[in-house]
Amino acid sequence: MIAKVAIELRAKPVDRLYDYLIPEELQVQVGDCVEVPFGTRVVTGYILALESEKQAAQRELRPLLRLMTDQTPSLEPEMIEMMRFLKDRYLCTWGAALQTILPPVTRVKTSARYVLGEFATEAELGVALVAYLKRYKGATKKTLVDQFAINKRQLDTWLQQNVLRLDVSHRSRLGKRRVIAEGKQGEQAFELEVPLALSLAQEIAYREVCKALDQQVSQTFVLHGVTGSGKTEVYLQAIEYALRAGKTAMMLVPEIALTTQMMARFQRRFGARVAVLHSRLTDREKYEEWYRILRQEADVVVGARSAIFAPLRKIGLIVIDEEHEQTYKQETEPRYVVREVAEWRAKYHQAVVILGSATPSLETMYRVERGRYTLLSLPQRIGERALADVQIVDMREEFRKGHHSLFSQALTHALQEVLAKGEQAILFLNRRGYTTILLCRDCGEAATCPDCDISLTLHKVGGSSLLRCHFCGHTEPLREVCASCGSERIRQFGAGTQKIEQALFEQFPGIRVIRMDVDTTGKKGAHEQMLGEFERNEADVLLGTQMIAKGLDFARVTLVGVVAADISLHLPDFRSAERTFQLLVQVGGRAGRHEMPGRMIVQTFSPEHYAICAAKKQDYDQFYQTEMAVRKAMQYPPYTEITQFLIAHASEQVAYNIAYLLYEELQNELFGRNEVRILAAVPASIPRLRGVYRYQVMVLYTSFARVKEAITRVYRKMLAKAKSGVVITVDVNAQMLF
DNA sequence: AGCACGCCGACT
DNA sequence: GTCGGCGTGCTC
Repeated sequence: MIAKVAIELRAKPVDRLYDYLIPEELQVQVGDCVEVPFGTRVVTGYILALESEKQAAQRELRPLLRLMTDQTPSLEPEMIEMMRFLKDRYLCTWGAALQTILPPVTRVKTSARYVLGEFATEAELGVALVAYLKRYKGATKKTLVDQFAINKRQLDTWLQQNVLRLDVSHRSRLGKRRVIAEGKQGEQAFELEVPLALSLAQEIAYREVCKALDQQVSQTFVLHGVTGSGKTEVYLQAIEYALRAGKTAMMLVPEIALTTQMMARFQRRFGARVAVLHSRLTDREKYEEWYRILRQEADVVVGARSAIFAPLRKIGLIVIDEEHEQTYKQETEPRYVVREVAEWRAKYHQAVVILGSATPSLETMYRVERGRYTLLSLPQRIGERALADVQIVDMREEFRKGHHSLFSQALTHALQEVLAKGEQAILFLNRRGYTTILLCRDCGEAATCPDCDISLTLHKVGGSSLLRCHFCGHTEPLREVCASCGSERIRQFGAGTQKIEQALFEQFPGIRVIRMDVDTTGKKGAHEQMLGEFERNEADVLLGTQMIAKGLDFARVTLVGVVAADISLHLPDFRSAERTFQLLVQVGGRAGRHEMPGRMIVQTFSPEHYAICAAKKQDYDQFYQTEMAVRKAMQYPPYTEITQFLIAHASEQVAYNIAYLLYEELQNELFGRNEVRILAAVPASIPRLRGVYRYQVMVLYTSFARVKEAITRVYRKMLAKAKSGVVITVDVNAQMLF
């Protein structure tokens, strides 16, 4: 027999399965982790299939070296199938698929060290080197070459003479003894709470899901519920129903920050059988939780995107909350869409998927329309509380009246009222930093990043002003004069959260503000701490970016202010209207969730835009109809799907040439197919990033199945053709096009 | 990705 | 002549 092995390397040139002979004394099975020779190296991988020898390649095969099953778990059949799915759908490497479905700690670390050989002498090696090798139990090749100035020929000679010996060792990152750990929790006690009474709408939704769970046929529901309508309670009771039937369940939230409160709620309901998984856990935490699930000590998983790969068995229900969020798309390889992986797993387990949202993505609602998904609605807030009253402020009008403040009169008055009553407000601005554009009034040059083609953002750090690139992190001091003409007349545009914070202090003396953005929540736990302070009424205003838009629930918040709705509206992406509408509904949902009624004030320069108008009325259906007409006219998603190729190289000419070649190849492959559109090679939305030029080619199609082979062939061909230094990536079902 | 091989310029 | 630079090619 021979073993087909997926190697634990992500590199594209080695992305294939390798065949190895199985030594007779080894008892191997599909899924086992093995150590194999690989060129001059030794690496680890997983057996994905076993084949009889006669099917094997013509070439001479090398035998695999040993089994690693004492150090790392074997892959279950579903995991192997899931890797194939990831590879097939998102065109990722085996290595990337492998790393995605396994927690990082199970990866086996290989280290090669040069140690003293049988014939080592101080005369030959020198006193210093012998001392070093003794003290540090060998040295890496890099150390020998760099620090001891030993050339490669000398190294080879010493190896041949057995003056030095190459010692290759492999161990999983937590050490052998820890790996197959026993449950260590004292299983702390949880005070369990009982399910809440359901409203009629909740009851109907719950029963529909239960019926599907009973039928054990994979099915997808869309739970369309306005903010505050009690979607979570439906999830909880449906999960409880699945657990009672002996199944397991998964609850996904769009952001890591939201796992904390969701986890608390789940533990109050289900106790210690809940596990949490997300990418910001430490390796040790990930490992503990992952094994708890694998050992079936936990049968409910709460987590962010990556939790979709939790090693649950017998899955009954997968819930994706706020399913419209872009965070459910992984933006590095493998570029998966969580909803698609969830549906794949649901099909595998004959399980049910619930996609919950107040503003379902157009893709999702279109599937409802086509009969692929079943719609469940929660049209009212719990306790019949009213949705926030929305007021749109036309900022052009404000300017005309001579009000140049960042806060309109309406927002100013509303804030004063909140302060007077001792209530709380949330201010939303999707832009961090102080100001985003520095423009010279004399020559018109803007301050841009030397390595990326984007404007630098002004940040105030301590007492000083810094210019920072939000893509690569490049930082430089703020200069008093224009870099290109020397003029001192520099104008700042585009207020960010820092500037809003300052304006609040200036206009509302004594105001207590908590600012939450990437710059203030860097430290672990900062998030929870700030939200805790706001909850305890230690601040009047919570000011922040995207991260405060969703999930938060504060009883005293009666006012939500959107400082500039136009930012997201004018991003160069066809989904910008959809994102704006979603964001406004989401942010508005933060106000008046309890006894006190809420209101929202939206400042904009485009009050007549349909996304803003629909948000004012909180009318999903109106927005859906209008936007779908636009999408249909343009043949954009959900009527089509987009796959984006990105070609990057230090030379703009090379990047363009390769991109053009790729475009031509696609044209050849897809010639005459009228359900496919190929968009010409153009600079990517960030044309230069960290000094590298980027070009993109996009393909729009109605059925991936019908273009998959062509796209895969072209991608492979271009990877093979492209010289070193050219980076080609592919993003199937791309979500972020700017 | 690594790692080895191989073909040219800068030195003891 | 030797050393070492990194372009090219391969890994079952």
